[in-house]
Amino acid sequence: MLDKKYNASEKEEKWLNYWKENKIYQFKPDGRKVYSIDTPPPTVNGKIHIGHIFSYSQTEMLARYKRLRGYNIFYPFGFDDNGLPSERCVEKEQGKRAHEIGREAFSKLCYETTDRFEAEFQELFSKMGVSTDWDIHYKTVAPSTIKISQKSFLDLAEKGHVYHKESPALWCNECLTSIAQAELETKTVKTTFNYVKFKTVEDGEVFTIATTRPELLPAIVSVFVNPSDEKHNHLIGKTAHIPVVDVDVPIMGDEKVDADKGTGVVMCCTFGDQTDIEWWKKYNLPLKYIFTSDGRIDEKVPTYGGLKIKEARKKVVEDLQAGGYIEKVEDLEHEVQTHERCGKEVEYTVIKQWFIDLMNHKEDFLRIGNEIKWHPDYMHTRYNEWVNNVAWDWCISRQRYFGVPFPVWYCKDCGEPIFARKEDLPVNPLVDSPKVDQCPKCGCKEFVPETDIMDTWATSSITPLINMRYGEEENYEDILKPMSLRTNASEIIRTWDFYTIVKSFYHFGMRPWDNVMISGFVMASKGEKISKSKGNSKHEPIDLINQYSADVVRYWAGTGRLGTDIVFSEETLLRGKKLVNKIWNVAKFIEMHLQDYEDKDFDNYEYIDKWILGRFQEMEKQFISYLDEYEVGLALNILEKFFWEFCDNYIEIVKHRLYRPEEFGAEARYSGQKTVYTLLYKLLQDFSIFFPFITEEIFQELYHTCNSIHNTEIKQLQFDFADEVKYGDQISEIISLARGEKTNNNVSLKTPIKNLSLGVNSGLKDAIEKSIKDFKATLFIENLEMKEIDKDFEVTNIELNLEEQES
RNA sequence: GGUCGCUUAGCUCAGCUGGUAGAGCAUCUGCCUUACAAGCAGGGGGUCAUAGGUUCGAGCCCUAUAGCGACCACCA
Repeated sequence: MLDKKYNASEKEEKWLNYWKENKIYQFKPDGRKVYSIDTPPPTVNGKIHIGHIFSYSQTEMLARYKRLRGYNIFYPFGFDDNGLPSERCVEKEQGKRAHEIGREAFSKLCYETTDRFEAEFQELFSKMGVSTDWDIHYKTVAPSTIKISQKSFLDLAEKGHVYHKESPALWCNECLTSIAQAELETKTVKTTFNYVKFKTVEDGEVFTIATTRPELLPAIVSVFVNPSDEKHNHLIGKTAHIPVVDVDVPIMGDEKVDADKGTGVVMCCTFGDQTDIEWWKKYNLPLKYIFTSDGRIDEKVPTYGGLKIKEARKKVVEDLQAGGYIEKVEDLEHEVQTHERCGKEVEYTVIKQWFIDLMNHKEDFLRIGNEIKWHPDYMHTRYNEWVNNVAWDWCISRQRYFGVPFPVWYCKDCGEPIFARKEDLPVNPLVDSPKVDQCPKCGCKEFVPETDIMDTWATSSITPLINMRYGEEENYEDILKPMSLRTNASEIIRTWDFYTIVKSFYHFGMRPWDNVMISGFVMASKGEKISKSKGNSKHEPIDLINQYSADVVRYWAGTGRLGTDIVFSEETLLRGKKLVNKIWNVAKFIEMHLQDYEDKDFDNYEYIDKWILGRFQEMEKQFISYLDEYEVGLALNILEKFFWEFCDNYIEIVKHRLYRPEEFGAEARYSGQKTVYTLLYKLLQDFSIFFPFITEEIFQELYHTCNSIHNTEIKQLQFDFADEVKYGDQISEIISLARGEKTNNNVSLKTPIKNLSLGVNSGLKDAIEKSIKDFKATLFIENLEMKEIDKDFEVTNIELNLEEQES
């Protein structure tokens, strides 16, 4: 028998252990259709907050839905413990920078830290009832992953999509590494706009350039104006003299200059910004790179060499002031690009780095995007926007320690890269040697290892390959090409989704998945996103689970609409708590009336039973179509709505028949038993997507048709009860009106109705006659009169028996 | 500045292919009804952001405006 009260924490622990011991969520290929899910591996550099819980729960609910539809679910979990996020986490904990700790010791610390977090994460996600198969989980720093990641690199190199080139790249002076366009974050900072006076060499004409970066004066290689700018175009072809640093550069014309911005005259440095790089390439300008990798001015620069960038900025302005070259200084608030991992302003640099070609295949990436179904579909537009706006090839080199090494050495003499052989992977070039005797190009026998590691995204973009064990002897390549579903929040469409598509296209020429499901964010309050860096998550998931149970927290997570942000709401949790409680109570009630029940074929249902069966059938149809559209929240919404109606309306009618067979007849009682038996089972199945724990408890106690409710299959009812649904709804409305009459008289619902006179249409009259016993019992009707009318119905007279109530 | 989304009851949100506004919470009034008082029954509360347009009919479609949010761009 079910307990009087449901003890969530005790039961949830019990079923977690049961699922684990019995491998309920294990993936084994068995000929059934596979539904595979590519889940975002969380970066293991801090605490899981309710934002994670929100978006992971929605995916997990979909996995449960597909499992109930008979799919064989491939649902692995991953941890992204690779690269810079982990490094920064360790640096923060240790209070030291990586280079101070040393490469090897630092890597060890990284492994320890990520192991610790992983264990924590796994426990929390398990507690939430996430139905992944932990046996196929992966981590991005495991040797097996490194192997696949390196294999991916070599394959792309073979196919000619990878190149090694000295090239301008975004550089972070804080992290001492190059970074990708996608890792930038825009920040508003206060700075000054300095109006600097320049002179032409030819005729001494004075013109002004406004700059926020005067420290770049020594790096100026030319000055640009717009050819159609009548105020300045006469300068084109002349030579500009740069004050303070005392250098002459040409003045040139280019359409990209905005005549209305600043003074309409621009200095071009190598490299202040992206336009500088474009001009540098376009006009073949000389390279005057003046920054060191750690954010100082190069020693070779006279006067300012050795200064930090910001010190130099100050000094240059002082010198300009002293020389009378400053026309004016304005305060300015503008946006700068910063590195999202550390928040420091980024610079450009020129070093030899590995790149993956993006610019030559944008059309292909757009085409692949069209082959994928995006949920909600407007997220597809965001993807397209991003692809169209990509301006750079993808730099995957990182001058860091903790991550996947490039399987590459270089010839000591000619610099020719020597790639590892695929069969030797994984390799660490710092430890291993290349399996060649000499450089194929120059014959030199000495090699230097590549010390860079790969960008985190270079590895996380191959989660489908990791899942399918790409290139391994035992693999799932044929069942995971493509995978069924990728899920993530909208912020990483431009990184994770995009790069995964890039890699999948280069490796296999096809889409990585059939569907992408994008969840929204959790907002701390209206207009404020919860994030780890802001630390504004007031509620720890574990506390919420302890307080409300995992089922209830899942309810909150399940109410959100796809792609839409939700605000954390304690009220929603409370609502979920009530719902779970109600499920328990109604199950108890039903159990009570099934003590003598035996399930057998039966089709002589009472009218009201047909009504509720028909109603359920309609609801479930809609429920399924929502889930087929990945709208978990909408599905839950209509299921919940039906459930309360089932309890408040149907159960209130059928209970009389269940309690009193002597009055209603044994068969009528059986009809009710069969109905509640059937519907509770189906309700439990549908609810199990959201509440895996309590539904399992009830299923095991009452049904136990197999080892777990999560291994049952949803089979839709096939009744033809359209009339019963129509007139049953009308009966339900009449009951509601009569109850209202009692309430308005401040009497109990048990109060008998001495006389009820109804006007009803002929169909409804027929329906009430067929369900007359239920109808009268529910409302405690002593005398009923019905008259046929043209309208659906009206209550013409209702007379309560108020004396009866006193006895 | 660009792209996308949002704007519906005091609060949090739902509203499918256009057909007389919905839920929960809060509030008010009753009811201890052989599962549930963490319950049940009922009431009050909305010119669906604004302005136009299409239509017999618009919360829903179109256009414009405003506010909010996300992402991107601008960095001289």
